[in-house]
Amino acid sequence: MSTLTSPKKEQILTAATRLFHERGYHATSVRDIADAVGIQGGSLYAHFESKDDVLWDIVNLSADAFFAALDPVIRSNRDTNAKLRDAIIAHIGVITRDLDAAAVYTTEWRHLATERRTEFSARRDAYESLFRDLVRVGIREGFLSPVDEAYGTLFILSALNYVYLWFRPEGRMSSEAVARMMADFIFDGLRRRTT
Amino acid sequence: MSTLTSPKKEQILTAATRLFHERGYHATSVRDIADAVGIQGGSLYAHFESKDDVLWDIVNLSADAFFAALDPVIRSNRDTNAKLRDAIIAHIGVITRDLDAAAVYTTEWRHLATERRTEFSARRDAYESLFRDLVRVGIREGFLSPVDEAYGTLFILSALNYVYLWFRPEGRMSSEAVARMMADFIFDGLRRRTT
DNA sequence: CCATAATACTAACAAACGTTCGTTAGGAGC
DNA sequence: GCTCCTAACGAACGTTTGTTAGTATTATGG
Repeated sequence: MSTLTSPKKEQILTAATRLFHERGYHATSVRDIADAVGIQGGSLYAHFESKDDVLWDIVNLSADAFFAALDPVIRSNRDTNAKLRDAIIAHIGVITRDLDAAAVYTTEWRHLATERRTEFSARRDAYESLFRDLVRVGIREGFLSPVDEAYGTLFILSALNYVYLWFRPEGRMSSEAVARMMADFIFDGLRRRTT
Repeated sequence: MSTLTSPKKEQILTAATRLFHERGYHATSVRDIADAVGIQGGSLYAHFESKDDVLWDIVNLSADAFFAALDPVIRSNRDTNAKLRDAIIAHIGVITRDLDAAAVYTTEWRHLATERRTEFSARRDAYESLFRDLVRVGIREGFLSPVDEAYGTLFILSALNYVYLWFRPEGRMSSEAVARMMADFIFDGLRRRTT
């Protein structure tokens, strides 16, 4: 086994990701997904044990991408200021690289079966707390205002997470430009400063 | 007819709003809603013509609340600086007053029937453009940085709209305190300033 | 006190749902 | 040439879905 997923399985995941984003999990039938890859509804069960498994794979692959992007940033030797900015850039990068996956990761995970929803929720919390650690250290080092670290982190992630709603790869702004803009908004706010 | 909605109709809307928030529109059946108010599934159709009508009423009542809260702010004679801050406070107020409704307004409107989804989308755009007008004038008057007004507005509304995810009425922060905090985040950012 | 709505019930509908079934076609490996 | 495996098929399963019909019950107003 040289690949983690067979080509057909990946096709199914890609199609399901798009459909779950467009219509939502419960408004997408197994037959819809199968149609999109040119097979019958029942044939999907040669690759997945259940519809829930498809969603589970999608959101976890997406979570993997977020962790993988953040990890080198946290391990780096840069100062907290730069780390937090890099973390924002990395996070936006994951979102813009696959908008469908980001949307499903952000909104559709709630429709996982109960046990998995709990488990996934913990993964999201773990990711959030990596960001919160950066905020905490940033405050302690005096780089950030002494805000409530939890609410400050939620503010950052709220602003970032919903970039998938309006970002368009063919638009006039690159992923990097968006990331820089968001970082500036978050660190400096919208108020004009008379320097 | 002295009231816009009969008491039972309001009970149904309240229950449906909570269930649509908790489980999502498609994961909530008509029988679920009926159970929550103590009637049979079919009896719901004495009050609504369809399930879609229930969602339609919920999101439009919520939209009404957002417009009603923003209107006096825009009509006031205060300067743009104060207006934008008041708009943020008003917006947060609507969200915290009914978290379920805010959640359905923000996420479940996508499951409206096609025609209504388009119509509702226009209402959301209209609301957003009222905010954008404030941002534009704020920039022109020199109160705000010369950012892209569209992205600046999306930044504000992203940060505000998802307060429903973590705000708890019984928590340690009041709606007003949250609104002040968010306004400070948005205007001044998280970076520490050495005054 | 009766006419007339409004509201509720029960039962049923057709359609769609996720899933399972037995079967089959086509390679791969011995 | 035979077996095994995978992936697909088409049909069916039992359940749930939104909705409707016919009927009963409850309130209301003249």
